[in-house]
Parts: sequence; structure tokens; C-alpha cells
Amino acid sequence: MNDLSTYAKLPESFYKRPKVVAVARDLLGKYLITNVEGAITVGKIVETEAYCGRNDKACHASRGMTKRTTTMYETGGVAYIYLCYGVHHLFNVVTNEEGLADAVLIRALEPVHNIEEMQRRRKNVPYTRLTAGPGTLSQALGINTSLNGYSLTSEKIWIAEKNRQQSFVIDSDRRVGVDYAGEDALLPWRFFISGNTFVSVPKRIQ
DNA sequence: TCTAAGATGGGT
DNA sequence: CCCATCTTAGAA
Repeated sequence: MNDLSTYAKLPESFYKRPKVVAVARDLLGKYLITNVEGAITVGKIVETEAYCGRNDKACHASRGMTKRTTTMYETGGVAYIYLCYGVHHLFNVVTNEEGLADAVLIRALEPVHNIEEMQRRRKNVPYTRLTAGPGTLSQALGINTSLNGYSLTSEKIWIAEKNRQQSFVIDSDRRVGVDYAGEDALLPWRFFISGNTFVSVPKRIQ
């Protein structure tokens, strides 16, 4: 890492705030960093989705605590990682106080540091597809379910900000792949940096 | 126990 | 459009 000192790790208080939608917006432009398999990789967060444990049928925790969702009920500032379709490891940021199961799904990153390692892990797919989706970004950063429950103030996986953050425009839209949630599928709880090329494209409009 | 479905992604 | 791949959740 050439200049890790320019990154400031976000404190626990950032995650424990009560409004998961606000945290989802504020995570845009921040940096997700992993130190696993002997490599540090960094990506800028460019797309997120908010999930609320109460009154949101799209949220895994909407019908109470289960074996899978126990992590979501932990205190804000830990990772909730689960296996999707038996293939993809999806990474979420748990927010709010313990017992309130809110989380933010990280849907896309812009590669920032150690792109060579990301390309190795991603089997040399084109640069533009390195981290443009929730499953692919986990592969690029070496994230899997062994990190489920890890603190995001740990030394293995964390989120940081830079002293000077460039300004950007935030767009919002309905969340991807949650049609089963009825009217909650219409909530505009997907947030992304306007115009960023790494924002994932929902299949239905490709 | 059994089984359908899933917060995806890559190929045809 | 199809399918990989496997855990989970809810039913039986």
C-alpha cells in the first residue's frame, strides 16, 4: 500500500445511526478495503441498497430472526455476508443498534488499489466488469462467508474515507432482484453515483 | 426429512 | 433464454 495514511477508518458511530437509508447514501464515495490472502485491495463504493429489518419485505430479517440473519441483529458496524444462489458471496454492512436488523448491500465498487490482484481473482475479465456487481466485487476483494460477523473496524476488512472527498451526484432507483417483496420492491432504496461506469446494470434493462 | 426459491452472473 | 450450485426457510 503506497499511502494507506490518507485513508481514515470509519468509526463504529457511523454505522450505529438509526436511519439505514442515510447510511446507504453516506457509504457512497467511501472505500472498502480488505487485507486477506496476503493482499490489500481497495475499491470505492459507487452503488448501495438499504434494507430495513422492520416493515420491509425485501429484507431477509423481515420475518424475524433466523439462523442466517442473526448477524443482521448484531450491533451496527459488522459484516453480514451470505451465499446467494449457492454461488455468490454478497457483502452487507450492518447498521443501527443491536436488535434492529438493518443492513446496506454493497452492489458495486470502482477499483482503486491492487487492480492486478483483483484481475487474478476475477480470472482476467475485462476491467469494466471487475467489481460492477455485488457478487463480482466480493470475488475481486476476496470476500467470502468466513468474514461473516467480522467487525468493520478490524484489520481484515474495513471501510475508510479520504480527507478530501470529491463531490458527486447521487441517483436513486428501486432495488434490484426483489420483485417478491410486493410494494416494498418499489421503494427507491438503491443509491448510486450518477454516471459512474461501475454501477451495475439490472438485467431487465440491459 | 423434503423441496422450492433465491438481494447473481456468465454463457447461448 | 438457460443454468450453475447450495443454503435456507418453511412445509410436511
